Amino acid sequence: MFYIDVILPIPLKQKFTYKVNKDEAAFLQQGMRVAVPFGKSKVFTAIVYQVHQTPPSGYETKDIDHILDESPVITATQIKHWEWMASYYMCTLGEVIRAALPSAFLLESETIISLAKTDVSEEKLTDEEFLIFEALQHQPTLHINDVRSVLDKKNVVAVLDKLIEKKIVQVQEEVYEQYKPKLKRYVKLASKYASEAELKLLLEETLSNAPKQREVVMNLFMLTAQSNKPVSVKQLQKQSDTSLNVIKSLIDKEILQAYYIKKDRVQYSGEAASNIKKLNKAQEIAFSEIKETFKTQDITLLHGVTSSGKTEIYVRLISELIESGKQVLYMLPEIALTTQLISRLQRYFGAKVAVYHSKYSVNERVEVWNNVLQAKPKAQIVIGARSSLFLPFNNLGLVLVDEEHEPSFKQYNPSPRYHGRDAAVVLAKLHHAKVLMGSATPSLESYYNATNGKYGLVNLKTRYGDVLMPEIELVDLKEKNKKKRMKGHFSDRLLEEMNEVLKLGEQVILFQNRRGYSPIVECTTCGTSPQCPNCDVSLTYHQYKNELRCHYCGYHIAMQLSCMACGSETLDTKGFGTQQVETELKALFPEHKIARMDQDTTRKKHAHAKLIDKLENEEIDILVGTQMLAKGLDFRNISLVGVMNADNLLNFPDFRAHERSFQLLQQVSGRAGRTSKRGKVLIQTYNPYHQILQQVSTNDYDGMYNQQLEDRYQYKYPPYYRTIKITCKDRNLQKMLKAAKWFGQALENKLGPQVLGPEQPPIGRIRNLYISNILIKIPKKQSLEKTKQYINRVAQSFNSIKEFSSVKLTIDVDNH
DNA sequence: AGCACGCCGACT
DNA sequence: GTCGGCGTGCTC
Repeated sequence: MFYIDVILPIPLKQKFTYKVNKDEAAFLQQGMRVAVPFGKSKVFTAIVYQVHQTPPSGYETKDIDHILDESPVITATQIKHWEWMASYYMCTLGEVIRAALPSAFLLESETIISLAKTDVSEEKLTDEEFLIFEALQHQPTLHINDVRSVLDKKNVVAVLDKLIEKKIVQVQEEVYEQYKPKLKRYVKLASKYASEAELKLLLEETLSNAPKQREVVMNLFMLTAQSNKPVSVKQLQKQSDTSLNVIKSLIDKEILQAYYIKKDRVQYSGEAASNIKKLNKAQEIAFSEIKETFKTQDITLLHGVTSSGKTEIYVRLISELIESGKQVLYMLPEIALTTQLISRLQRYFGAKVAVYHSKYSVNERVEVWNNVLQAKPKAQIVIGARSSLFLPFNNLGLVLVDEEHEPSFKQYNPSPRYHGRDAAVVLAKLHHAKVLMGSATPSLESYYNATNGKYGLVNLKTRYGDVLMPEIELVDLKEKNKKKRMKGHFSDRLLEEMNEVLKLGEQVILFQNRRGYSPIVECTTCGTSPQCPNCDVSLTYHQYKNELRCHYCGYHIAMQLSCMACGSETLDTKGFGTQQVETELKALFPEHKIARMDQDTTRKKHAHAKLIDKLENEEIDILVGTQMLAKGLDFRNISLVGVMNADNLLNFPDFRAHERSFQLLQQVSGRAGRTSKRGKVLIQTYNPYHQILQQVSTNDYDGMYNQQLEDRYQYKYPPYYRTIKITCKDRNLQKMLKAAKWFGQALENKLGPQVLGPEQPPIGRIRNLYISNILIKIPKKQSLEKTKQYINRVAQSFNSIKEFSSVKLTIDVDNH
């Protein structure tokens, strides 16, 4: 007897064992996909973990449904990496697999409904049954979802069961291959016309009365002779300047023969056009230092100020590495993954560059996956967001983690809650590859590792083209308010500088870290503001749709005209966002072109790129935006950056708020002064003496680093301590509180004062679930492994308490 | 996670 | 009296 253990893409710890026959056992290998029956009626895609001959005890094994792959789609290294991830981030392998595989690889069965008999007396059917019956008259099969839309309700199982019972319909579970290769149609002359004589006969006799068709055949002949490459239908049509019908009739007459070739959806047609730029002196030094550190270290941090030309250094490294035939992963946060950067790399490396991120369609992702798996040259360099570290590399030589400090490298939901940078380090280790992290404002952890010799450290302090660092000025809003020097949210200083810059025809960026028009609406009579019914937050006002919206659950209602509590019409808006800044700007600078960049205006696929193009073409004078502005935009003509209000950054309730503020303000400032002229940055704030702002204004990374490090030590945060956050959620507040208290107490029994909370977060309820958090701070010298084991034990007993069974538990390791 | 089974309130 | 709500338990 032969068995396979498989991993299912569901959050269950254990593997599942299925029976296979001898041939299947000989054929199957780890990393292949199989379709297996699971539960009462479903068919799932599972990953083969191992083939063995040990019969499991305690249950009957099922047979597999069928095998989906001819060779493994997952490598052994990937399995190792994913097992590390599941264990480190305290989740199941199934969850990792769900995150890792392109969804087209994970097919699930669908229930297909078809008619079992046609002679049905309609009177015997209920209305709903009749609707389904009728729908099946028009089409042979229905999906469960079709039935849902036919009946316009969610729960359709009962109705279907009735119909099955009456033997009117039958159901069937089917698994579909979701990946469809894109096929391109080509034509060639049918083989019987291969000889010259036959061809002559064809042209002069058969087609003598069909000049158009004759012309097409001649053109095909010409095209084939010219390039000796396959001729596509489209190409032939274009060349002959005729309709598709003419070609079709030739195919029908079997004079031409159509055939198909698989075609990659994602491809770059151009050649590598540009030579790699020569590095300047500072870059050259940094480059050789990096190579030097790589002799003794596996990981190096490149601390290069904004626009110091880090990308050129990466390009040099990549070009050296790919010579050796190895693969490169260039990982960066999604917001930094711009078309500009991609086309820049493609100019250097041509078709060797593959892109992988969540905006790609499932089919495109499967193609990149397969190209990487087969180590094809066209996927030798992969550029992507954090999920690209799941790709099936087999010969990885270098991982670049750009903008290493970016919080978006960390995935919060769903599980696995991994950090892209940290997981990339482990990936590189498995491949014996080198890692280069880059940032203008490294995260404290990485800088700490670099200064303590765990990573190599290379500095790049001068900007490309010897552009000076911008001059940063802090504007005291308190004083400006007192002296009545404000126009809306603009201080006189900011307006002065803006006017000057605009007069010179240069551009301005304004940064406001909050989207929407005006976060909340408040009644000035009774003080209440409209709340989200599902979450403990006030609704925010969105001008463009004139509605109130909840950012957490998506709930929205039309803007209210009168207060819902007291009925008076004295509604006022509080706080301000990008939309309001934009509106004020339009009044202040009516003759200038103003645009806004935030989640609302960049939702469409190419909206972001269009805005950047417009800015580059100087079709925009003033751009207002959220932190989206801070990322790798190569603006040439911007001489002024304004930060509307730095305080809401600083006052964020998170131990990282100060570090983040510094990073963000530095990055935003970095947008200024790329021309020969020194750029200017104005930061409006109510606390101009805040140390972080002082450090930003003097460009004092080391000062910020040392000070923050001290705070981290004081308050027991990373890099000195590791943190694990445990969250309890439930619809019922009392139950949730009780559960959280139980969990906290159980942890405290062993871990003592390392356990903080449970504590309800500022937003205590989201999507009707009440929330409490427990934070565990683990000293570096304490075994992380053992602590996690203990947490797992507590979680296990927690789950066996019936009363708490509805409480949702999430564990977030390194929750930052 | 799904999904089925099973037990209590609001409707034909 | 049924429909359908979601608590509970199981999946090789």
